[in-house]
Amino acid sequence: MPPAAPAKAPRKTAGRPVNSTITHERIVSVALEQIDRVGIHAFSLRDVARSLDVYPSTIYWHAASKDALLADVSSLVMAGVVPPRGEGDWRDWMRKLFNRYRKSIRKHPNVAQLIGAQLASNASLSIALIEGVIDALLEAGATETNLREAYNCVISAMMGFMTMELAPLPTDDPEGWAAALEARVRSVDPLAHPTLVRHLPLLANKAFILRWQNGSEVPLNSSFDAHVEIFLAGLEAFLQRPVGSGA
Amino acid sequence: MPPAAPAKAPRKTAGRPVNSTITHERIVSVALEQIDRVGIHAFSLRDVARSLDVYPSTIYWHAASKDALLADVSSLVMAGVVPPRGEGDWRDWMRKLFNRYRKSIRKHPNVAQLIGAQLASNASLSIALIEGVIDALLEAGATETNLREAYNCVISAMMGFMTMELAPLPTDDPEGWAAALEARVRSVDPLAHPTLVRHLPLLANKAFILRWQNGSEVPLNSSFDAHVEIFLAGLEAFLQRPVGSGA
DNA sequence: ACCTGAACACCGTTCAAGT
DNA sequence: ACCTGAACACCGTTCAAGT
Repeated sequence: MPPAAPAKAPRKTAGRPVNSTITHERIVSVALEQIDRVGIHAFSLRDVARSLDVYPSTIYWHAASKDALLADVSSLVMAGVVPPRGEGDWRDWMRKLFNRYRKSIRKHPNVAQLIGAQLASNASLSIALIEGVIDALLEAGATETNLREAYNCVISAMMGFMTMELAPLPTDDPEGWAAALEARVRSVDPLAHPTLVRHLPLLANKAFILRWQNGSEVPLNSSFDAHVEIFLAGLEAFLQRPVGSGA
Repeated sequence: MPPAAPAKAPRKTAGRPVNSTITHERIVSVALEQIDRVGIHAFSLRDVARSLDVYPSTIYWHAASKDALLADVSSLVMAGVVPPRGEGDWRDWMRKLFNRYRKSIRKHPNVAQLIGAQLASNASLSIALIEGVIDALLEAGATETNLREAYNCVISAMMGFMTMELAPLPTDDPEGWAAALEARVRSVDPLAHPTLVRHLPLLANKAFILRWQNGSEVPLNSSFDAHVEIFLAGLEAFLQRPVGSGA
């Protein structure tokens, strides 16, 4: 039987539910809570079942598989990120899109890799996103010869940075690993790598590969802002460029 | 006992190895082969042990944990991606870096997410990468007020796109899922989403969210090239921009 | 030093059986 | 229709014991 069930146990025999609300939405919601707490790696269906005080097999009545459930979790987190067409030009709309994506994902940092791995392959509710990006790109002057490339770059720019910013650190022995990396970083030979050592104070724990805390503890706000501006400036140059290579 | 062991079984009693070559490197190499075949999701230490015809616990003499082993696998794949300082300006060096990273990772597509999730937090052999990027940025005119931001953008641009391009599709029922997505994509209402439908032929199976095969089957070459050019143009604009916001 | 062999505490998923 | 209860085929990791 499912362990724990500390006090209340309203019903423990098979049959249709009396007043239980084991809906699909509740399962997704509990799954998201678990992921927020323990991360994607340690997340398990059996924990979800325990939280709901049901058997693991119950989950399978409401969800097809673990992967399907995770897809629904990422859809839930993505809900509402796509800005309305509203006023403002395509630059404003894209800036808004990027910032809203960041805000949504920062509420559930552990879902970042899920989205990177699943939105890339899952259409769920994101038709609004696709159409919004296409419209913005057409407004920016995209043509048949560069629309696909520009579209792919927008999607990857939106998600790529944050996937990395929120990439999980080694879970086993967290502060031991942090101390080891910090020591190793601080003991780099100044003669062999002078520029690295000189700029270490600027980068330590605030730059990829050189950090021992991830983006949910040490956000990379200014870098994300730079990322957005770099992308928008580069995109405009790309779309205004003379014809030539397109395939 | 470990199953299979079809024909040869040179030694099956405990003790020091007679002539076995169960080195750390061989374990990492076999692990990479497994990942290439079955993907990160289905990869297991026990399979590696089976391939080497040893008990799972043997792995733990040569590696600290599964995560540590995976870190070594990604280091192996990353070996040799950092270009030498050589001739050419910082733009050439960075273009080379991006393209060599792409070439290396395309040989082992399933490792892409590993790198995205681990290089972001693991220093392994990548001091050459860090120093190379810093040097290139200084040559490009980066200063104390924007070096960190530019550095983070370079690293995320290098890995972000390919992490998405090679993101795994649902593994269970692959062609069933592909058919379902394709059908759903082709049945979008033209009245509700006119621009999407109009540009569908251009995007179908060649654009994020709208594809049913991932980057190892349908590469996004021209989009990656666009991504690199967009980033380089945007980066130059960012570095040449007047002082102002930097924190 | 390096491996066997067994055990521990988990997984996702399936399926008959209940009500 | 919706859940129990048990089972199947796995995992990563630990640890005593062998040589």
